[in-house]
Amino acid sequence: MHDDIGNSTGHGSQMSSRWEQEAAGRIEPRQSADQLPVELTAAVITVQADQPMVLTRPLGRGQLSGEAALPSEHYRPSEHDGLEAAMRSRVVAQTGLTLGYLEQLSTACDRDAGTSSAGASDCHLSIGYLALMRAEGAAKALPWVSCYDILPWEDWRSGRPEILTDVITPGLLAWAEKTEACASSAEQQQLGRSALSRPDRLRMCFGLDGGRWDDERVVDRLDLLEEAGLGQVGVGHRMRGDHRRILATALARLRAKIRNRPVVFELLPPIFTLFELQKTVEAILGPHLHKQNFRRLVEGTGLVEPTDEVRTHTGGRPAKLFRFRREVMLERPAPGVGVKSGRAA
Amino acid sequence: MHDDIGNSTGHGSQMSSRWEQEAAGRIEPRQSADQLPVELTAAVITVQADQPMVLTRPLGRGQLSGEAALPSEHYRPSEHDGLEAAMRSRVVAQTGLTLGYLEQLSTACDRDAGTSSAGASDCHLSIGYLALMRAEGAAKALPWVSCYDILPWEDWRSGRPEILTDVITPGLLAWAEKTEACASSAEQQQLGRSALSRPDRLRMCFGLDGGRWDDERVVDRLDLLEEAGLGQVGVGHRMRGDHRRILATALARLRAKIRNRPVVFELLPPIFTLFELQKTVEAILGPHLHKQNFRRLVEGTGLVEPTDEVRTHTGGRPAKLFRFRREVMLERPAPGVGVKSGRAA
DNA sequence: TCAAAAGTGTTATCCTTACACCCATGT
DNA sequence: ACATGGGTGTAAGGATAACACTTTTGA
Repeated sequence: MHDDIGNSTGHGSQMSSRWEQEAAGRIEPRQSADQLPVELTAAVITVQADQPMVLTRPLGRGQLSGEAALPSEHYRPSEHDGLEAAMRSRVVAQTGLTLGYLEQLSTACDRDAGTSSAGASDCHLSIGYLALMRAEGAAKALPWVSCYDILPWEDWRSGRPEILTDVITPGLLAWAEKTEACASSAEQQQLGRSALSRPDRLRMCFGLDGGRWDDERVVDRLDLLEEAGLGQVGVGHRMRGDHRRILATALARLRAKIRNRPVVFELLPPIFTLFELQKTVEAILGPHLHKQNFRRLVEGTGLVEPTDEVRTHTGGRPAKLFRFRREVMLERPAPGVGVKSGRAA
Repeated sequence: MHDDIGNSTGHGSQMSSRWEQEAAGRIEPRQSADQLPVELTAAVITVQADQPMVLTRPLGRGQLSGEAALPSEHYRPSEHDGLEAAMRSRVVAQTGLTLGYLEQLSTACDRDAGTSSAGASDCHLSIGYLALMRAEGAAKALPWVSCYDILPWEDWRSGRPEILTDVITPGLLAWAEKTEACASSAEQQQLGRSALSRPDRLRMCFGLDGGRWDDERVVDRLDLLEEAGLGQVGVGHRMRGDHRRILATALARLRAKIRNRPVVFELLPPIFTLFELQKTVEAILGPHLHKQNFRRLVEGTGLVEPTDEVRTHTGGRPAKLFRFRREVMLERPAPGVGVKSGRAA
């Protein structure tokens, strides 16, 4: 149908490139030097005692104890039946527990800043995953670390984090004054527009100067901090390679997802009180919907249904226990905790 | 900090696995047979004459003309500076035009159902991309194909597509009656719940039996059709490998994205009428917001601003021309065409 | 003159937000 | 008694959806 369009117009010069010759079956794709090792890395997240926790890799005896890492492994197609299956079996191997939700994040080509295992290749493919696990199953003995130890400026549950006011904001302002424009963040390239000025980027990412703090810009903020040389301020755990960025991506995706898919319930026991549900949502998102409106919202949308049971020792009046109402997924297009984003910064 | 947790508890048996030994630096990761060729595939989308079009690969002279393909290429780290750069230069090579928006979709490990180029390896990594391009620049001579030629049941602009009523629904109903349960869709595994019954899956994906048609479940629908053996009904173009699924993923992502990021403007000329904007949105989403409310919505949110210019020959009264108001991105957390999803099926 | 699209205005309804207030339990 | 969380009600405000109607062009 389109057989002869390729070389019929003025684009002929650009189009007689290698791939077109491949398409025409004239050359075999070179594969020898063009194969890459693939590394799967997971941010396994749970909520324990109202804290969002991420599973780290237990440090080997020969390693520096200052640098944490997410569980990761080389993907071997011969051993595994697909990427997801490999990821699952890998987490099972570490925790002895099964995984609920598993979602792929993004893939990057990492030039090896190889600390250990300085192999032959200088480049590998890194695929990040977000995984969710219930606290009940998540053995306490595993090396869980609070997500907000690694990304402390993301925790707004007790109001604006001090580290933002005390360290980050001044640092960023100083950086913004140094040079204007010429930036190159991911979103800028994506939207193909002229570069944003540094102050504008601060406004967009950190809500400075009257802007709003957007929950979901976790990655943008991390990137901007790294660019400004503030990557390591107030961070309890250094992380290996791009693992910190994978965690940021995971948190961003989780925050987005919790709003329109019922993924919170992957973090909760099958039976819970509405307050527990709220605390779990807040652990992920921050203190948005502080009021009892949360209850109406969540009951009104048919996301949960009451059980006959009651929990005592709540600190107050006994609470009705609820369960996730699976049927919503058949009823509504985007069933999730419909909480708005964007708060004053 | 966590140095000795790994082998301190009851999980010791599971945890003395290969990866832990790697972590401890005892074994080098094997790389020889565990490297994979990487293929980048893009769904380059534009809107021409109110039709969403996807760029295909011009067919080589030696190839079957019945099977279309998306532009794709082997990634060679030695030649390219990162995945995105490779993707961009690849599209530039075919079209001679630059690309606006580029976003990574998902990565899969494809067992080679190798039609051509039966190489040595039996498995490769496939990374999909969504790219957007303005119609003005998109040379007409290139082999654009309507997205709805490939996924015809997704086009609801003239009401419920006939193919749904005539072919797909009866086919699916017959399939649903054959066997119950035992399904294994992606979302099911993700949410870790018991399998949905076939009728429930039909209800969720295709809005049968009183359910709603969810715009964004493009991939679920394609998967379900394939599973039901209806993958090829009414399809104008067969596509190679997983390219059809990549297009479905791209359309799903674009539909989601258009609602909360100003990506529509990547498909429009810098200056446009509100009607053109609406037609473009409808080309992607379907006929949701049919009324003049669309104007209020889009003006009210500050997404566009009027220019002094006017377009005549619109078929009616001359229309004011608008431009995208870049500043919204600094003002609002999720600036996009805030159109609700979910219509009666 | 008519069709087609641009543009203005109004109203009903729903959803969110905020506030106020009572209930039941453990300490 | 009182602090803490559970639970109910209602009223104000904004956003959306639906409708009706006028204006301006090209054919």
